[in-house]
Amino acid sequence: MSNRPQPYHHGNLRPVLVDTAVELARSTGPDGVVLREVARRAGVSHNAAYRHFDDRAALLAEVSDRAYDELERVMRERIATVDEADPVERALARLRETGRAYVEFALSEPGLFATAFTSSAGADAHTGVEELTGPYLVLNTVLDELVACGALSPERRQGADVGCWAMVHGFSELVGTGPLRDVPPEARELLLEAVLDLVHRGLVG
Amino acid sequence: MSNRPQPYHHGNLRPVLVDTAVELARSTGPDGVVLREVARRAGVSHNAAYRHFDDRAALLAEVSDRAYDELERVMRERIATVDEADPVERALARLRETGRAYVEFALSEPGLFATAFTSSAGADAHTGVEELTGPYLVLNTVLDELVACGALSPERRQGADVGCWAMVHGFSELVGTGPLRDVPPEARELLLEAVLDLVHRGLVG
DNA sequence: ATCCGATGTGGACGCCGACAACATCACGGT
DNA sequence: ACCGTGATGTTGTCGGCGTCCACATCGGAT
Repeated sequence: MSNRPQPYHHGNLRPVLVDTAVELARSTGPDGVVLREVARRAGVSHNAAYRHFDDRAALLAEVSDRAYDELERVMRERIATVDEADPVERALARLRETGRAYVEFALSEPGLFATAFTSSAGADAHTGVEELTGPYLVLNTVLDELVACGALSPERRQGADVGCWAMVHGFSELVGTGPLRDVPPEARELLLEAVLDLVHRGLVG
Repeated sequence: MSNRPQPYHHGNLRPVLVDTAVELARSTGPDGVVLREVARRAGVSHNAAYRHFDDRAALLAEVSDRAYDELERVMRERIATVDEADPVERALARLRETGRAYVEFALSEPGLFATAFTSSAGADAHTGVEELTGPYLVLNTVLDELVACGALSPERRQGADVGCWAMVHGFSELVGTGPLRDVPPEARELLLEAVLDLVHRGLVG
């Protein structure tokens, strides 16, 4: 029981703060990321975080990035599981799994999902036409595969990315925390399939 | 200049509080609905609201209902403007305007839109299969028109409501306050048309 | 060895939501 | 006519929060 009396300087505080904040966001959502609670859990006094972040919003932005990364990760992992020979069927299946992974993440990690889409301002929003990062990049890659194998005509490729994204995002919001949050799981699954079918027909139908 | 010295009892406080809170939500979103600020603007002391609402969440729920109502209103007003003779074209145009009105409301009233979808719990969520109220009811009505005139097959009617809703809702979130919030208005309009086309093809294509 | 900048602490301020005790007033039963 | 009682509004208070400030500690460059 060596009671080393907590050195004055933590030495590795910043990443610990972010990790702690991520766990807090995971369990209680963005509003649950409370500076004083993060400091408490990190075994550090309130205010310590101010040596590493301008304010609460700065920490939350970092947590948002982490959540975004995790969403991208589960999407990539999921589409990698598609085992299909025919190129067209393969690309279609990968698109479908992309959507499913997105919705499942929203439902299984509601706190992180909400935090991912809670950024204060487009500070790092690239002024260019498109900012291709994270989940949006994954989706675009899959859509390009559909074009490459001839399943999706180039003119329909225009706006298909935003269309797919909007569909799965809206479905996640409505069913996860929105007005349809009380739809039982079985019905929810059927609805998701119907929604994915709708996009399918709209793209390649 | 009769300075009537503010009678001890307001006499009509509750509706005034709700109106004030709605305006606050309109300009600053759900987090801006601060009990003490509402009381201040109503010319009443803090705590007065507690005689009419259990807590902040109760007031916010009422504001959410109001926002929901306003969304329904603009949707109804919009689809009423469709002037089209051919029944099929008319129904299709009404569906499209429904979506446009939804997105335009989200973009022009971001505070109210966010507040509408910020309900604490499904307290009044009907356990039945569907809760047909508000904007969702309007959408279902329009979709039923499509079926009635033969433009939409009954089997595709299944889940079409949630699909349309998810699409316009997701688009609103992404473009209104989400990652695509910095897309310039012209490009945004083109994207909306592409997204509406996608749904169109998915339904009747 | 010394100084200095980076990092962590303790205290304060103003804001908030919520609770409790008190003040005012309209109305109804006697 | 009177009183009292319940609804409504006020003041005071508490704990919690984000943020600013002054101070403490420590490691490394000079």
